[in-house]
Amino acid sequence: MLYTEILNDNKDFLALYKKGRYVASKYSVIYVRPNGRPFNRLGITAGKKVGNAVCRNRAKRLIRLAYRNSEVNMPVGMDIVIVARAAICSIKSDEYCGYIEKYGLNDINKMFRSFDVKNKRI
RNA sequence: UGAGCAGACUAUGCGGUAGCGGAAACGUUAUAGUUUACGAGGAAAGUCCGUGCAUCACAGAGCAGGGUAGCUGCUAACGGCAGCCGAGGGCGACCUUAGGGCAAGUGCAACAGAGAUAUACUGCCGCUUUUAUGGCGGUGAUGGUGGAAAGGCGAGGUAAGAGCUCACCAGAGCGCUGGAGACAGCGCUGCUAUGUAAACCCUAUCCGAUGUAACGCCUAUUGGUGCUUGUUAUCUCAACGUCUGCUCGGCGGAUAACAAGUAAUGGCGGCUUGAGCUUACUGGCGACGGUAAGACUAGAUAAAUUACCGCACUCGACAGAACACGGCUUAUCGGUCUGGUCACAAC
RNA sequence: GCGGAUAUGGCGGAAUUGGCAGACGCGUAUGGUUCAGGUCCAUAUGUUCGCAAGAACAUGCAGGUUCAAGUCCUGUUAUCCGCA
Repeated sequence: MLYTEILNDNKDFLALYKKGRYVASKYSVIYVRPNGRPFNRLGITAGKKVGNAVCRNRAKRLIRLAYRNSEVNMPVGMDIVIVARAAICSIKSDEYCGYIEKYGLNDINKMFRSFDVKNKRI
C-alpha cells in the first residue's frame, strides 16, 4: 500500500473509538481521526460476532482489497479503523468495493474536512 | 435385483488478469524494482489424553491428591491401536462392551411391607393349660409388598418344614489337562453367599511443576523498583525463606547502608529435516517393524492462499496453520473402489 | 495459548447423603372487595392426547451406571469469566 502503515496498538484503537468520527452501514463501521503524520494508518477489526475464522479472514481480506482500490482518492494523514459486521461474509467483493467507492470515500472526505475546519478555528 | 455390514481413498477441475507471504537469483551506495519456483486440513477445530523440546527444582522418604483397570502384544508414550477371551445383541456379514474386588471393612437401599441383612404379622405343626383363648417351642413351604425376601425347579423326607437328602441347572473352593495369558474342559468337595464400588474404599500400576507469551542472545537511558555479587554495620542460633499441598528431612544465617552488574522496552533466535513423506522389497493373522532409493514440500506476527472473468459438470459440504508430533472426539455436500452377508429370481 | 464456572415453568430462584421435582417470590388470567381504580383476598397457570378420569413427555442435548438420576459417569452444545 502506498501511503499506509498498519495500525497496531490497542491504545490507538481506544483513542479512535473515543475521539474519532464514525459512519455506520450494513456491512461495516468506519472510524476516522487525523494523526498529524505524512501517511495514513489502517486498522481492521473483525470480532467474534462476525463468524468463524474463515469468515473473519474473508472480512479482513475484503476490507484490505477495498481500501487498496480506493487508496488513491483518500486524504492523507488519517487514522482509519474499519470494523466488520456479520453481513459482509455473505456478499461478493464487487459489492463491497463499489460501496466503499460510492459512499465510504465521500463520508471519509466529509469527516476529514470537518476536522480541518475545527483545527483552523482553534 | 433389492436390503444391509465392514474397510479404504477423495474433498470441483482447467485457463486468463490483478494482488498477498516469506525464500532464492539479478540489480542498487541503500531503498525501490525485475524474474523464478513454492505457499492450509481431513479434520488445521474441540483441548479430552500421551510424547518430544525448554526452564525451574534436584537428597530423598512417607502421607495426601489425580489417572488407568479382562489378557497378550504394538509403540517414544498413551486413557490409543491390533489380535484374542468373557458377557450382550443380530437370521447373517458383523456390532457393542469403565470388563478387577461387595466370599476384607464401612455406608446407603425412599415409599410399600411382619421383616431389607437380619425377624416372625397372618399361617402351619407340636407341647401345655383356666377348653377358647393365652403361654412355650419348632418352621420359613403359605399370603401380600417390593427392583431385590435368603440359590432355582422337581422328587424324596417330615409333626409341620427346611440342601435335611438326591437329580439337573446357577454360583463358590480345590485338583488335573490344554493355552503365552485372559480363559476353556473334566472331576471332586460343599450347601449358599441381596444389590450398589460411574458410594467411600481395597488391590495392582503410573504420575515433580510450568508452557514457545517457555527459554536464549543483543540493545537505549536519568530516577525509582526487583534480582545477583562484593564491602561495612547491627541482631542472634531459632525464627524466616525455599524445595509440590502436608510431615520428616535437606538447602540458604537474617536485616540495613554503600558500590558494581543485570532484567524490563524493542529486535533476532526458538521456527521447521521430521518418532516425517513417497516408492520398491520384505517379516508379522494384525497393530506395526526392517532394508534400500528418492525428494525437501507453509513458517506469518494484526498474521499471507484472494478477487474478478471464461469454460465444463454431478453445481462444490464442514471449515483457516501460529513450537512440533501420536491418538481420541466432534462438524461435513457428495463421489469412487474393495471384501463379506441375507432375501428373491434364473441357470 | 492455558484454565474455570453455569444451564431447572414466561422471569428470578429452591430441591442436603441419588428416593413423590417443579418449593418460594414475581408475572399472567378469572372472580371477589370498591361508585371506579390501586391495595388486599381466593382460584388457576409447562406441552400433547382425552368429554372426563387420567395417560405420555418434560431439569441445554445424546448416551451410560442404578430398582430409581436435576443430582453419579462419558461425550457434546451454548453462554459467561479468569491468566498471560
